[in-house]
Amino acid sequence: MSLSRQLGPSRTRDDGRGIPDATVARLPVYHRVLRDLADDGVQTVSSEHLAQVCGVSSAKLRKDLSHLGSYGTRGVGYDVSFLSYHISRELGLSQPWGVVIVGVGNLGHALVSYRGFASRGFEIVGLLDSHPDVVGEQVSASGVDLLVQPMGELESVVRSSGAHIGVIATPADAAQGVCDRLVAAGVRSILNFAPVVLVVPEGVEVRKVDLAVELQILAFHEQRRVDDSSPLVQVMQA
Amino acid sequence: MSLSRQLGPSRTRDDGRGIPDATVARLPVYHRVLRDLADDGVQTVSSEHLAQVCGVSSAKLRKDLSHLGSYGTRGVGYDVSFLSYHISRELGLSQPWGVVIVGVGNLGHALVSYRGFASRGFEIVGLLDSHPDVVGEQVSASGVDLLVQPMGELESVVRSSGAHIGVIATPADAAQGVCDRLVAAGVRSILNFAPVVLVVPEGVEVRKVDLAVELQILAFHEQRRVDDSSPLVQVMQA
DNA sequence: TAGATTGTTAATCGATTAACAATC
DNA sequence: TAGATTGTTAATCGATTAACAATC
Repeated sequence: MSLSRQLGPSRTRDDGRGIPDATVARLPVYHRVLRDLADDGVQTVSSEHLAQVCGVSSAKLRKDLSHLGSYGTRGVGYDVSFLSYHISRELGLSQPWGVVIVGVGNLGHALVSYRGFASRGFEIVGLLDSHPDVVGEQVSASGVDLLVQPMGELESVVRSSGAHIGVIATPADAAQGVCDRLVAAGVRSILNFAPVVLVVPEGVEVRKVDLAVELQILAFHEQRRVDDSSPLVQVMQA
Repeated sequence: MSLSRQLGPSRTRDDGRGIPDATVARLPVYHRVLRDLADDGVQTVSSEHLAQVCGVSSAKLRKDLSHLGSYGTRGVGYDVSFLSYHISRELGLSQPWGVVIVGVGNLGHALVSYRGFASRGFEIVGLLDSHPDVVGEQVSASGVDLLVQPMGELESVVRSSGAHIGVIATPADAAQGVCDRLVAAGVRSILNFAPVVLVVPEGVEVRKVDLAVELQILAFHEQRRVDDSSPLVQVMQA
């Protein structure tokens, strides 16, 4: 990773590699805010202002952007659409990615009806469920109608659609099996909503969204607040 | 936070304060896996085994647990239910937390039907929506029936229920307004599913779950894989 | 030129890791 | 006692921050 540094300072873009994970995780936020600004007709934005809207410090923002290259103008700021374009390019949003959603319960439906998909170049190319009541249902995803297909079709749907991303929205006990089949069918990017630690071969990227984890982190801090108003700690406030 | 360090090394539990954020974020995973193990009748587990199931290194696991105290036995491992109890205590799960969900669309319904709520001591104490079609609907959350109430009732629902956590599952443009009202009503822990950076006063804890962000991070890595199979980089593989 | 703002540096902070002494 | 496994240490790594030189 840092090998590329040795190639000399001639390149501006940090070699296209070696963008820190923490930076990558923030780029989508910058990108969305920049698009909002563009929609509002804003042409130029300073790191100070953009950072404030994104909820980060301006130092962090500039550091993050410096990994992509030098897309600002000293004394002026950043051209909103120019920067937006370069972030989307870096994130790989300039090409569309096919998404297969496995599990079309309430959560699956919520994901399908989520407008943020299409607007960012993601296209739902397949819906799968094991429940007979759901299979065959017609669901409309950003204008396109999709038919929920039976689980047996998973491999054929992935292969025929060339889907790149698999979303697991099944109950916990089905998740690992679905994951295995997605991976076997060639999917190497998985978004997992089931509260399970998925086991995957090297090279497969899994991201997990776990409602219970988020709530428990909140509970931890909430408890701290309660503790902090207890007598023992009030000493420190004096 | 690190002030408490100065009080001396007499305490084992890292002072009850100062547990690193990264550790806190992993505790819920350890806790869930421990409960699963307990359900399977497992009595004792080594850091090596537990870590493997949780998808972390054993060094990281032991380091994390060391912040809570010394709940293992050298040469033996950890007593599953003993450790489980102490983690749940640390996370504040030994007391129930009331949760208000604002926005009862597909996502809101998915959250309500999520079994992980009640099983971890969270209790849904209020459902709110602005849409006339949804208001008045009866929704069943882990056995208890709840009525979706109009947004105007937000303050009274929060106050009468003593809710501690607010979940925002509204469209993006309504999120900040809902957030402001929740905070004004006394809620200091917010879980936000809307793709907006919420502005909150100091002391309010916000966690954000953003589907689009997760997908875009996956897309970034997916693009990298494609790049890596391009001719220019193949040189490095030789 | 003067004012503004970027891109980069260097210091600090926090998290991860490997190794091992302590101890069951 | 011998084997196993924890809890802790110290080294490393990565991320954050503040400050400022470069430059529009």
